[in-house]
Amino acid sequence: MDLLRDLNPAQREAVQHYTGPALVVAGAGSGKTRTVVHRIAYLIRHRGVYPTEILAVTFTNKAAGEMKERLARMVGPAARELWVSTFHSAALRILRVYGEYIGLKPGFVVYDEDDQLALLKEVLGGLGLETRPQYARGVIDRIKNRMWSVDAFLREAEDWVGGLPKEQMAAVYQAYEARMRALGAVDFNDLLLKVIGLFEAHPEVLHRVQQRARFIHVDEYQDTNPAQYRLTRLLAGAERNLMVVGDPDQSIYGFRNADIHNILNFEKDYPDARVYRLEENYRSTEAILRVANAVIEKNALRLEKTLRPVRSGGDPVFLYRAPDHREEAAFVAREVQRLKGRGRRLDEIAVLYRTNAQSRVLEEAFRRQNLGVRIVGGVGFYERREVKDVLAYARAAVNPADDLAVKRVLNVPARGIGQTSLAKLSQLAETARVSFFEALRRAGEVLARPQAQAVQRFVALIEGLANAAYDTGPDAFLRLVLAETGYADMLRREPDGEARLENLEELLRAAREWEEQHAGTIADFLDEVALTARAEEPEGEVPAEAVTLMTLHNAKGLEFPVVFIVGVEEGLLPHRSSTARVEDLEEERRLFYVGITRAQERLYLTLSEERETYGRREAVRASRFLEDIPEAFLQPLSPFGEPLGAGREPVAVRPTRRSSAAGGFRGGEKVRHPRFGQGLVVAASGEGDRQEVTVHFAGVGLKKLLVKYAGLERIE
DNA sequence: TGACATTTATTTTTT
DNA sequence: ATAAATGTCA
Repeated sequence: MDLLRDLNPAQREAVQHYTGPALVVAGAGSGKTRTVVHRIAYLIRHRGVYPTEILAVTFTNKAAGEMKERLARMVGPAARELWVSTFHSAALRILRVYGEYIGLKPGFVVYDEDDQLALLKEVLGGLGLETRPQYARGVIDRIKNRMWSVDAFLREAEDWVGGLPKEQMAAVYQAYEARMRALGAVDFNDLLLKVIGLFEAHPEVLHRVQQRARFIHVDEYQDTNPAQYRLTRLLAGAERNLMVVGDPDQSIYGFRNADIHNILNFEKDYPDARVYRLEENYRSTEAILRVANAVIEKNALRLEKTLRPVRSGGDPVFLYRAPDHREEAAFVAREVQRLKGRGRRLDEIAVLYRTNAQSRVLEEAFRRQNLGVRIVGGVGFYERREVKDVLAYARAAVNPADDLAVKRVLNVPARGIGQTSLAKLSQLAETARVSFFEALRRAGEVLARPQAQAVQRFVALIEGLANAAYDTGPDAFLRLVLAETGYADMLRREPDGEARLENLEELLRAAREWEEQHAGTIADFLDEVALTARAEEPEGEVPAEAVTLMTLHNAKGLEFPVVFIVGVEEGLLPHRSSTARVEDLEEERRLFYVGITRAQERLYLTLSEERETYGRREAVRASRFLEDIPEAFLQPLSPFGEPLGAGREPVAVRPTRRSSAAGGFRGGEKVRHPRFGQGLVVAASGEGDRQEVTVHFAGVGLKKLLVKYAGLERIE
C-alpha cells in the first residue's frame, strides 16, 4: 500500500517529515489522525526507524486504542512494539518501573478526585479549618500544575484562596501531601510531576526512556498542561524529533489547566520547527463550515486559519427555539423520529450539550418516542457506590496502608463496628503513628471484646485477600471479594440490590474483557480503572440502535452525520461561570465550535425560552454566539421541523403513538381549534378539567390552551 | 444501629 | 429535582 496515496499535498508533506521539531496545525476534520498514523508507518517503512523508538501520546485511552488499531492495520504486527498511550498511562507505567528511585512504595495507588476529596475533608477537619474540600482540591491542583513550591505559592497566590487565607491553605497542602505519602497514594497530577522529578534527579533513567521514544508524537497538543509540556520537552531532549499535532481553536480544557499557549508558542520554543497546516475539511458540508468559521472568527487568541470545505453545499443549518426545555427535548426526539423514518440510522445521530444535567430531559423525551439512547459519560460507572466498595476491598488488599479504602469497607456489610469504635481506632492509629490497618491489628488495646473480635475477623479477611492478590486475575479476585466479604449477600437482602448486583456483573465483565487484552493481577486492573475516564467506561446495556447523547467536551474527536447542539443559551453556552473573563469566554466559543464541527451533513441548533434549573423556572436568552452567525446561514424551524419564514406552512405531522384515554390530549396528536384551525399538540400537562395543552397552529404559532374551554377536536 | 425525616448543596466541562 | 448529609427517634 502506498502511504502517500490518498493524501493531499499538505498531509503528504507532514507524513514525510523526518527529523527535528514539527507543528501540525490540523483543523477539525482535516485528517489529523490519518496524517499521524501514516507518518508513523512512513517512519518505519521508509526511514528505517524501529517501532520500539516511536512514542505517540493521545488525550484519551480510547483514542490511543483507536490509533493502535489503525496502525496495526497499516504496519501489521510491528504495531505491537509501538508505544501509544496517554500522558498519564505512560507516566504511571514509568513510575511502576522506576518509582523506587524517588521513594515511591511499590504498591502505591492512584487516587481519583473522590479519594482526594475524602482525604481533604479529613485533613481540613484535622486542622480545624472550614472550607469546601472542592475549593482546596482546586488550589492544590493549581499549585501542582504550576509546579510551585510552598514558598512560591505563598509568594504568588492571592492572599485569600479557596476560602482560606493562603497561609492556612499552604498548611492544608502540606498536610495533604504528608498524608498522601503515608497512604502510599499519588494523585493525578503527581503521576506527571513525579516522572518529571524522576527524570530531573536521574538523567540515566530519562536517557533510557528516551531510547524508547526517539520519535515523539503528541496529539491534541492544544490541551496540554504545564506538566505535560515540561514532560514533552524533557523527552524530546536533544534529538528533538517531536511532532505536535493540534488545533488552537479546539482548546477546551483550560479549566483543567491546559494552556493554549503551549501550541501558540511552539514556534518560539523550537524556532527551527517546520509548520504544516491542514486546512482542508473532509468532514462537513459547506453550509456547516461557514457557520463554524463565522463563530470562531470572533476569537482573538488563535492562529489564523480558515477551514476549506471539500463538500460543497448541503442542507442549511437549522435553528429551533422552544418555549421550554421540555419542548426543546421533545422537538429533538420528534426530529430524530422523522429522520429515522427517512432512513437515518440512530447511531448516525448525536445530541450534544454543555452540562451533563441537560441529558435527563432528553433521555425522557427519547424514551417517550421509543428511541434508544446511549449516554456517554454522565454518572460514572466507577463512581457507583457498590463498584467503589468492591474496588475498595481490592485496594485495601493491594495496599493496606490505604486508610481510606480500609475505612470505607470496614463496616460494609455491617460487622458491628460503629462510629465509636472507628473513632477509637483512628485515635490509636494517630497516637501510635501507624496506619489504620495496623491499628486494626491492635484493636484489643482500645476496644471491648466483641468489637475487637469483629475487627480481628475483618483483619483476617483482608489478609486473606491480600494473599490472593499476588497471583489472581481481576475477575477471579473480584468474585472472591464478593463471596468472602458477604457483600453480594448484603445486596441480595437490599430492596434495590438487584440493580446494584447487575452493576457488579458489569464490573466483572469489564474485568474479564481487560484480562483478554492484558495479563496482570488485580493491582494492574486497579491502575487501569484509575486512569479510565467516564467517557470510556463500560456502558451497561445499550439498545442495538441508539442516538448518542454526550457533553460537548466528550464529543471532541468524534463525528456524526447528524448533530444537535441543544441549550444554545446565555448561561449555558457560554456557561454562566465563564462569562467574566475574555479567555474563558473564548474557550466557551471554542467549545461551541468543536460541537459545530462534529456534524457531517446536518446540524441543528436549539434553545429554549424558559428553562428549569435547580427545580426553578427561569426565562433565558439566546446565546451571544448566535449573533455571530449571519441570519442567512440559519434556517429557523417550526416545532415540527418545517422551515419557517419562507412562507411555507407546516405540513406532515407525526403523531407519537396511540391517542390517550378519553378526553385527555398528549403530545404528538393532531387537533382542530374553532378559531386557529389545525394544529399539533406539543405538550400537555394536568388532567381532566384542568388539563392544559400547548398547541402549535399553522400560521399562528404556539398557543397554550385550557382544554376545558378551547373546544379542541382530535383529528386523524 | 438503623429507619425515617429534614436540611443542604448541587450543575461546567475531565485525563 | 434530587442526592447526599445531617438530625431525630425507637
